[in-house]
Amino acid sequence: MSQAMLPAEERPDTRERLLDAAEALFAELGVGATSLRAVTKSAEANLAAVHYHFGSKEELLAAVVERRVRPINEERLRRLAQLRSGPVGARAPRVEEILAALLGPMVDDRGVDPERMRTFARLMGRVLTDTGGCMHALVMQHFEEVLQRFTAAFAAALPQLSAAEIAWRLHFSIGAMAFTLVHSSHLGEMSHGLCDADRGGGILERLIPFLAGGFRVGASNAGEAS
Amino acid sequence: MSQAMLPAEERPDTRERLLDAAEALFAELGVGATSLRAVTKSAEANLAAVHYHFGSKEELLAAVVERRVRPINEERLRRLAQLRSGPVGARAPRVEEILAALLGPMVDDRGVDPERMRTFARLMGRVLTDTGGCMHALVMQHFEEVLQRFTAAFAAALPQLSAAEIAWRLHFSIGAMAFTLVHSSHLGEMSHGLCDADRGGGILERLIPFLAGGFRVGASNAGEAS
DNA sequence: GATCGAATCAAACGAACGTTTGAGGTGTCC
DNA sequence: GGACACCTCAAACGTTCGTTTGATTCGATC
Repeated sequence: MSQAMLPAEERPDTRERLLDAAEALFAELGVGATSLRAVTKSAEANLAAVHYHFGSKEELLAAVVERRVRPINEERLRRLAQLRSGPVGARAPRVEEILAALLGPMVDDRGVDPERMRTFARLMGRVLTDTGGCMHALVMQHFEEVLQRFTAAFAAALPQLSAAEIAWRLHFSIGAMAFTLVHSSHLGEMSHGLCDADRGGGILERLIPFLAGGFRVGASNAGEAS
Repeated sequence: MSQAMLPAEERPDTRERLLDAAEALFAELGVGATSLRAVTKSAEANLAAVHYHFGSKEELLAAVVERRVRPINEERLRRLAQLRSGPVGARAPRVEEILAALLGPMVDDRGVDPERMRTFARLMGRVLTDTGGCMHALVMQHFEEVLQRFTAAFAAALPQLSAAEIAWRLHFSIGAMAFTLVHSSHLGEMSHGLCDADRGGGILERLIPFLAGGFRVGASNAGEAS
């Protein structure tokens, strides 16, 4: 969308076009299966431009990830902080609200083309599940503060659960989210048309209640409904 | 284990050694990042042996996956069938029991070295999340009957849920499982020591109650405990 | 003991990859 | 108008990959 709003004959920098093309191709084919020649061809740039602007393929991937991960994590922390001081008052945030603050920014960041957002979500799912490269360490580094804050929030919302149980369930939640994002474009065929991320409420409207139900198991407020 | 039980000087066929080596390396580094030269060196076989026995790298991967997927899916269906005729009597299986039948065979197949089982579990998680190759289609082909049977079982156990809701939640469950399997060897460091798959109950003792709680959301027997 | 098929081996093939090079273009500042 | 960054470009570099080839070894069969 940001491209379409610009004056007609103006187009983004080579650097920006490389980031956009790499993001799309990495998400579609995977990082390892995407060659720099494919990226530069898609971006209508020279092959050497990647190394001029980024230094290497790995640093290009890091730039692609960082461009989106930083605002997402800031938005996560912002929404979590808002839960404490927001219109809900002084009561502890509900599990669903914490999950929405954690997972929401992955799919509905404002001001960014939704289609581009879904593309990046698939790339994130890919990066999260690819333990081979050094990408996992980079993402986890950015994710560390978020993980810590949300762990504390869940512990406050579910005081009956041990820290280990919280860590496990948070991990399960991220896994369900990442897996769903990676397959978001094949969900329909995989489920014979039953799952459609675009029809009648997105992924989160299905995922958050499910995860909240899992989190509440063994906690005294397990039966809490709404 | 099967290797250690054999007579001392006897060692598996070249074909079997290739499968074992490929399984370990594919799980550790990923399929794309593993070269056939690394596989044949680890298996103490000639580079050309892969193409002699399997035809190509992709067919080697298919053989690696099939060798384990087939027994696992058979075991899944066996356990599910046993739930209907087993000691539990004529009552409908509980959600936890269905989940155990679905996820259990991934981690505790009898007669196979547990360490090798965990290695394969990581490879399966990798294959399930890698939509690029044709591997995903092959696994899904094997998985189709299992998916259908278990969808029906969940629908019987949770008659209040729509077919779409069942499909979504089954997908979330597989995602949480796959993601956890891929990271099973890094769970400790990622959670600052809180998650340890080997200490005090494996993954399933944490995962199954969590997923069962999610499945019960919106069903009338949501409060069922124990 | 000659014959045949299965299996293994070293060596090379062509293609694709990430990366580097050095020349050339373009605008700005003095 | 020369000097200087900044950027782009075609071409090539060296490496690694999956794959193929043709010779060789080995054991069973007749």
